[in-house]
Amino acid sequence: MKIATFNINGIRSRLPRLLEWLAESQPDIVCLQELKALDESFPEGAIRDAGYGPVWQGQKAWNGVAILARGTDPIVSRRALPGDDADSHSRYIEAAVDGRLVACLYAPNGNPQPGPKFDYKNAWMERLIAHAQALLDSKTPVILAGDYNVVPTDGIEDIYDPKSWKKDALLQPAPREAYARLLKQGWTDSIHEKHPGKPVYTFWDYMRNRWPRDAGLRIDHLLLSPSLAKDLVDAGVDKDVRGREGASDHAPAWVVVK
DNA sequence: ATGCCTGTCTGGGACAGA
Repeated sequence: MKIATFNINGIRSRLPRLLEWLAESQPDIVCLQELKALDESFPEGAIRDAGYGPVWQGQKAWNGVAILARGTDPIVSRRALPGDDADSHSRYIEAAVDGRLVACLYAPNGNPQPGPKFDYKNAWMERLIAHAQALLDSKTPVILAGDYNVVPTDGIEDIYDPKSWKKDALLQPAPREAYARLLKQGWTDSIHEKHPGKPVYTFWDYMRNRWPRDAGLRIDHLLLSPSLAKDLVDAGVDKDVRGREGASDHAPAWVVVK
């Protein structure tokens, strides 16, 4: 069972790249972020033709998340992260697939910091932590996958060089502490688990020649609940996808469980 | 301190991303 997460940065403009990667990588479950499309603009037909049952939560111009399951339709359990009914961003969708619960998340970027966007990022992480604990308490096998917009540490496994990112929201103590606290609940960061100390970046900025220089960040994470983590087989990043014509600024990250 | 690059909503330039 291969489960992937991919911030596609616009599903309409990225559709050919997405379909190409689905055919090559053959993931069983896919979490997508940054659809940048209204619900009615989601390319359901093309996704179904590729063999996947989709569920999605769209939004005009920004955000938007989806879960795809090969050969089956995910059963949606949530379309928003609990804890703030006034939050209108489409950043969370959760569904049951073959006895597992799949949570697809797109955490706020939080720049510029300090400021209201950074406050929103931190509050969103607290809501995620609260809901993640409830998911653990349910004893269901759960995967929390998506774009966390957090570089966990300054280590080479998480960032090429923190120097020019020191003031960025993705590296600040508060979101890092929140991510660490999330892990401490009992989640396994599967990419980190399988590649300790090795660069396993998932994002390379379009600007400043960062892809050719391999100046990447690790911000897309796949967290496994204890009952899934014991079945962890492998994890990785389809890095070559980032180097293609018309690529997203993120590469797909994936995990294989028994 | 800002732009760099890209997608979206628009139909030219602003906003958001990270």
